Amino acid sequence: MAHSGRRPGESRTRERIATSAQEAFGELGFDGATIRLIAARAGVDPALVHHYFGTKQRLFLSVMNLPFDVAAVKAQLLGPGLPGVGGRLIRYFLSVWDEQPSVRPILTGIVRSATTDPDAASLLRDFLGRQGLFQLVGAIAPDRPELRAVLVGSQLIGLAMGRYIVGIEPLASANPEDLVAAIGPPIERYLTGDLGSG
Amino acid sequence: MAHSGRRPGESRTRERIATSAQEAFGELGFDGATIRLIAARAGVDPALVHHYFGTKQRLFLSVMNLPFDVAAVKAQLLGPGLPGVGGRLIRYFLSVWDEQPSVRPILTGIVRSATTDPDAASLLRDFLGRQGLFQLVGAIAPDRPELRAVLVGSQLIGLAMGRYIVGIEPLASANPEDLVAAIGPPIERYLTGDLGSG
DNA sequence: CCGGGAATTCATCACTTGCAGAATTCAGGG
DNA sequence: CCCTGAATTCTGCAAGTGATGAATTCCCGG
Repeated sequence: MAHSGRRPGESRTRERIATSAQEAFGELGFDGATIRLIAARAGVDPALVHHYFGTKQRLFLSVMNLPFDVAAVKAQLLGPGLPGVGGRLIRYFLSVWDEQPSVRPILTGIVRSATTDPDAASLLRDFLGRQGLFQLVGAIAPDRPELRAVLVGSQLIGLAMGRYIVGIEPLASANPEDLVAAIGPPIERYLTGDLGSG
Repeated sequence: MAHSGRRPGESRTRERIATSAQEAFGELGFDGATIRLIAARAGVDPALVHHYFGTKQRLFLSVMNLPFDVAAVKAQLLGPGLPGVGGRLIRYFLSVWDEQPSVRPILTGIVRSATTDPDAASLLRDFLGRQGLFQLVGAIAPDRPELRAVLVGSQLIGLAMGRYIVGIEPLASANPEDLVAAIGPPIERYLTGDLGSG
């Protein structure tokens, strides 16, 4: 049989598997994305996926990590001062989803899988907790930063679910700046306002 | 073989399958809940599930409908007048999740499946759209009711995801009244406030 | 030029899944 | 008392799942 064995020339196979896995996890979630489908989209034998990444769980974790620079985001959001930080946070959040085609499958993959898979749920918790949002909020609000972080996080998750995952109109096709104007102030209240009374 | 054939006496088999399916869909989502597992928990042969409900999709749709009386909820929330309606909505929402053990698996089932299954996503859209939340909001806000409904819906979905599905602390174990105080005012702004500027 | 290690494919295993059909047993009406 | 129809179980199929192991082919350092 002439088709087996190593291929001549350089091969970006590992990376092609990685991006194929990102896209498949993003569209279908952890359970829906099969290793055979990932391999087929990468134009590769399924056994190669195991060869490079081991188990399916390890493939998911290897491929679903967000390249976020918390310090840079913090500077960008807090640079102009505290007022308006809610709107800037929403604008930044929307810009990541709308304009960064490389991170979007990662985000959708995590959210799509988090409702079912414990590992993905842990990733999502980390993103909103110590590793992510909490660092932002901690720099802004000294009073009850954990609660403020999860309040902001809940609104962000709901926005992502409605606009990008489930596709609820008119949220899915709303103008970004309209959303900034509508959701920014509540976010700012979560960040800097009084949480005790209306 | 002596174990086949009809059983004597009355049999609530269909209902036991239904509640078993609700619980399984609620814990595991549409894909995770297998027909064999649903049948096993109901103490019943898997073929009976097909006998009563046909395909798995039909079982899901038969069992995942919310018994919500929109008019009653509307009266309860708007009875005391418009002010404070945001807090009352959150309080009602939390009470359904926290205190109604029969509807909770339905809610978690819909949310857990909506990220992956188109039918479940459609159920969720209906719940926030014409069939559900929109009717509430339409009675309150004549100005841009669709946008207001999905804004409220996004915050409710995020709250459910964080508190009940993914389990993000301190949201998951927060005092309900603290959440009413924190999230009520933003909800009320979505319902009655000015959406154009901060 | 040759030999070890990496890349690639094939074949397959052990399971699980949704679903269908035949066979068996009970209930209730004529 | 029979007979139609409903309830229940068994068996099994066809497809798909993650994962493994052997075999083949190429690259590259000695």
